[in-house]
Amino acid sequence: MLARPALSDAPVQSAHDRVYRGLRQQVMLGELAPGTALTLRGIGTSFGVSMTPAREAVRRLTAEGALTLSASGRITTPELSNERIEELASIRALLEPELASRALRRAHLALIDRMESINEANARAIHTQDPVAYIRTNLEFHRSLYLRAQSPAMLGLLETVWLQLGPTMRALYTRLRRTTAPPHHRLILEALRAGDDAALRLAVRTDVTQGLRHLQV
Amino acid sequence: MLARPALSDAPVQSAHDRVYRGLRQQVMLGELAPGTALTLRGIGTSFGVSMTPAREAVRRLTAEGALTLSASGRITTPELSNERIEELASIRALLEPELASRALRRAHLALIDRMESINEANARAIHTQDPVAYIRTNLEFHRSLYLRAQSPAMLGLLETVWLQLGPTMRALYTRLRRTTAPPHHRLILEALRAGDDAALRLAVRTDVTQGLRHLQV
DNA sequence: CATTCCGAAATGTGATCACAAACCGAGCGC
DNA sequence: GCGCTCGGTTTGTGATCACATTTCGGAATG
Repeated sequence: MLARPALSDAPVQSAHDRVYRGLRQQVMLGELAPGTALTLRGIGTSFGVSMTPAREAVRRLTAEGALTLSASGRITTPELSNERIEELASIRALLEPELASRALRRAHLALIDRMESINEANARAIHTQDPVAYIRTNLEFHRSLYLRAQSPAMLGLLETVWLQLGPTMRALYTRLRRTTAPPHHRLILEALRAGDDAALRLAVRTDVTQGLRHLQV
Repeated sequence: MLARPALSDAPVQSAHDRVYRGLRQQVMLGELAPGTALTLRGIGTSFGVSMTPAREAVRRLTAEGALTLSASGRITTPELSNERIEELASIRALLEPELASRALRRAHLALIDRMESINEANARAIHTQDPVAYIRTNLEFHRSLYLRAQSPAMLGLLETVWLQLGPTMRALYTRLRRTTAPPHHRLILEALRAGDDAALRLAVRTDVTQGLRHLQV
């Protein structure tokens, strides 16, 4: 079908992996509203593959909480209850300060500069009212820091939490209608520059909980 | 046999779900040594199904970290590096005290009694040198407490950590050759009876880290 | 005796098909 | 007008097949 030169770092992408990555990104970035229905045949044709790879990708994403299967096997993006949102937020509040703290020692100036530029892109996304770009830059801001923690398992767990929150994040964003950048990003950057572990943990924690705590579906 | 209320309890067991549950239990309880090779056809025939449900179960378990796929797609149980074991242990040390603390308010006397009887079964498993029974009762001890936390997402994350540690736990057990029950289980029970949150968190944390911290592959 | 090479066996991948269950809307009865 | 039923259509599930790739043991070679 479509031959594509691999410009990314992944050398060979099996069909189910392409589907997995594509769907995962759509879910994590909030391109799909909560409760959106998907079908194996629809996914397959939209990615140019048969049902088999689509099924494997869905099974994988369901295991990660990115998708929900009804009792009869129908596929939807998750619709989270308020309790579930609270719980996922508290998991973020548990994991992210720990990851930030672990990254603190290894956070060189180049990283902080890069986070600063990501944060500017984040502010632009807010200004242009682009929810997907806002979510993407926000996650990139956090992930670029946590990558330095050298804790792949913990980061992996956190990403599944982000995945579960993806569709809801989009819904929350449109409800919130931000006009100004999240203030805690600046605090995070300042704590990083100062090398202040306690301040960093606190800034990350409040940044994580602030967005999710009191605006719920 | 004890009922095992996991995060998803479907009354109808489709073929791939039976395979998933079966393999998951084998991995989590340490019935498979690290690096054990599996094949789709082998799994299929051993569960009396074709390759298709076996593939879905493997994909699901791989997403949870219970199995590892080589670059060419071969299926093995994970062989963890020392750093990975350390990291998973620290994740347990992060999640389990939180779950215990959340369960503390709801831990009635009936629960504590049940945990005590599970702990006795755990001691018997040590006495009879039964690694699988030891791992199972140990996990049951913790899970029966954490279920009271009413935090399904957090418990789900923790179970994927247990899954990843399953094969290694077995290897560690045979290396350790315990002859006496883990002392911290008593401390956990005492803290529960006293309603002492700080003591409970500490007891759980040390129980979790003690077994994994200093005996590595 | 160790190393390399080759081919048969094994293995994962993706496509296709048959089938039962679920879903949904039109039509009917009340 | 409203609820229920019934039919066609959609959808997930599992089996089977063809095929490319990997794996691995043994033979050939030095």
